[in-house]
Amino acid sequence: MPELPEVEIIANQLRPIVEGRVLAEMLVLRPDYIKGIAADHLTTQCMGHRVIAVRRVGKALLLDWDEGGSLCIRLGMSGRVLVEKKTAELVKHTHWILRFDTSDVEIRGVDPRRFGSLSWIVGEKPANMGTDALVLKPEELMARFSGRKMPIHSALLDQRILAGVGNIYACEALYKAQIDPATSTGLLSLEECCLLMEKLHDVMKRSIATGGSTIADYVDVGGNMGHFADEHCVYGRENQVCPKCGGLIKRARKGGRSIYYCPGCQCSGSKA
DNA sequence: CTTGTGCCCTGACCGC
DNA sequence: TGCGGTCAGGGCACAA
Repeated sequence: MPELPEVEIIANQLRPIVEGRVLAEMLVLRPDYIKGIAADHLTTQCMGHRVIAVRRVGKALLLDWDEGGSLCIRLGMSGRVLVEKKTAELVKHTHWILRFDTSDVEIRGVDPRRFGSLSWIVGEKPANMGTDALVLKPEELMARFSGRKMPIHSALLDQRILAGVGNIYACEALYKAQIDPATSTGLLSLEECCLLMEKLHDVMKRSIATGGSTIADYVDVGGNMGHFADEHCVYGRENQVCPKCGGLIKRARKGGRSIYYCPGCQCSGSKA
């Protein structure tokens, strides 16, 4: 599942391939994958324009065009962005293709579950998206938390509060910061917010360095898996031994999501 | 305003 | 070998 680190890797790989190039062809094989704008209108907006920047904000991948506006690529759960030879066979669930001038490869969007989307945005970031998780300062995080009762695990997943964190990095950072996932955000001290942001940065930077977390679907633009999942301490490790305290990692269900945590390390002290 | 729930969707996996 | 059930969850609409 692509979260901030995985999208960052894709953006970095895409940048040298598409930046400065003019879009010569855009194929939308599945018009309902386009959100908030008609598919043919989106195509019109992009065609013939030059990509001046490839950006990542939160979990969104943005292609900025020379005459304004951006193509917003969201990968959802199972989305992939692949760079392939134009002659390569299309894999199942390919929903869109971008072809640039003077290039022998094309960019393809593949997404079996179709939780991702293509859209058109104007401005720095999509509407309702909070500050990027690698940019947000602990003081700002604390300000957004104050007076609220939402559990910290849910808050970290709320893209309006901070953008880019999904379940994997929320669980890992809370574990590293030794914070109970059920803690009400309003009860967190500035010290805890600082520690949490520090650990969030640590795990996400480390993930970027090791190629991201491949659980089931994520691969980079060349189809390569990432290796950060090998370093997960709690995510996907229910009933395994915690390396820090020797207790067992637990999994709690909340809504449709699994929260992985170590009761010994994260629940002994403060509680909500 | 806040917080919680259910839905969209496919493929992998599990037990029979 | 197949077949039904369960699970994964980002982002959004909607309920309380």
